[in-house]
Amino acid sequence: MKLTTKGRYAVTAMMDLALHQSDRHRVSLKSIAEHQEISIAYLEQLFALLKAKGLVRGVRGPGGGYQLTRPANEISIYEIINAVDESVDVTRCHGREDCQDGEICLTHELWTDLSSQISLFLDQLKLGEIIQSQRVREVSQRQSARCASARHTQQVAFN
Amino acid sequence: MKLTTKGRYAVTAMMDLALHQSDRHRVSLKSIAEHQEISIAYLEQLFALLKAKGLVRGVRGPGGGYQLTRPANEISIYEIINAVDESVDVTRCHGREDCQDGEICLTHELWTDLSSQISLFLDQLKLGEIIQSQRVREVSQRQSARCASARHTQQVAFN
DNA sequence: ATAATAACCAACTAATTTACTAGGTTTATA
DNA sequence: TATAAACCTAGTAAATTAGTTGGTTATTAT
Repeated sequence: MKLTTKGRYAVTAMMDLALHQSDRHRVSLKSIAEHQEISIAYLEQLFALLKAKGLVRGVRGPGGGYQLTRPANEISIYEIINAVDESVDVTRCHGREDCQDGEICLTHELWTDLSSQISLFLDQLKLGEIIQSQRVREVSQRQSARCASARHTQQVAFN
Repeated sequence: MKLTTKGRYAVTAMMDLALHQSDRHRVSLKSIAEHQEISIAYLEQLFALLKAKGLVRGVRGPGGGYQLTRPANEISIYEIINAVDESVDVTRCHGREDCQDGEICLTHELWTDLSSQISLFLDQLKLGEIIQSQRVREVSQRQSARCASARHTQQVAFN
């Protein structure tokens, strides 16, 4: 388990996706980039990883974009963070349990314990839960309004 | 909140300290380095931070070393990790709440929420609790034995 | 058909962080 | 007085982060 800004970007992008998608509507990286002020190219890297883990589905061409493969309630924060922070070998032992003179080290023992506790916690925390928060919804609406006005008149039907 | 290998090193070192200290006996960075296979110089950097946050006390000179300033039961994993991963500005907003057009961003809202939940969890998890684990104690004893034998005959009284 | 849109892909890069090294000074003990 | 240890400063190689650049492919609307 690792918890860095990279994971935060991924979770934020996934929140944006969950907030803006619908059956008909896919969400483009461009719109996420505008809302969240993350570069498209960086989002592309993150979504390649998220897609590889089966969390999102990409649709090409105009009107294309990304969609969650599962309901937001069934996607945990743990899954998202783990998809992008894939350095699973958080111990120097690289998963081996014989790192220290052929036996397990204290680091290993402690960190796997601690790690599994945090993982469990984050696994119970679902994307769907988080976007329920009233404050999150308020911020999201303001972001949409801001981007819509920046885009001026055209395509009112888009949001 | 950030969770990286640096924090793991700090927690591991603090565990080692908690396991080996006593009223009379301080623990030198040298012995932690031997047990945990972390370089002394790196430990020095970590302990400078831990000391700055008042988690440990250093005693100079022969027979010197470090001690916890509080009982292990009263030191949380959160405190340790936060002492060394001091990049508090986990959001790009640097603590400001007006990062996006003078208003709070979604990243900020989400991450502070999530962050505070993880922090709360890690704050309830105490150093004392973790070293109670039977497996941790077993590993620790083996480490002591290994280092004692490596040191050959001299100073048997030392461990 | 063709233009536009958006995913997808590869390679490079600056800045930061991590983990460590080197070479000291200072303080307390035996 | 020698030694052990904390304490301090500066440097550094490797890894990671957060991009940029410059494409290609697939799909849709005109």
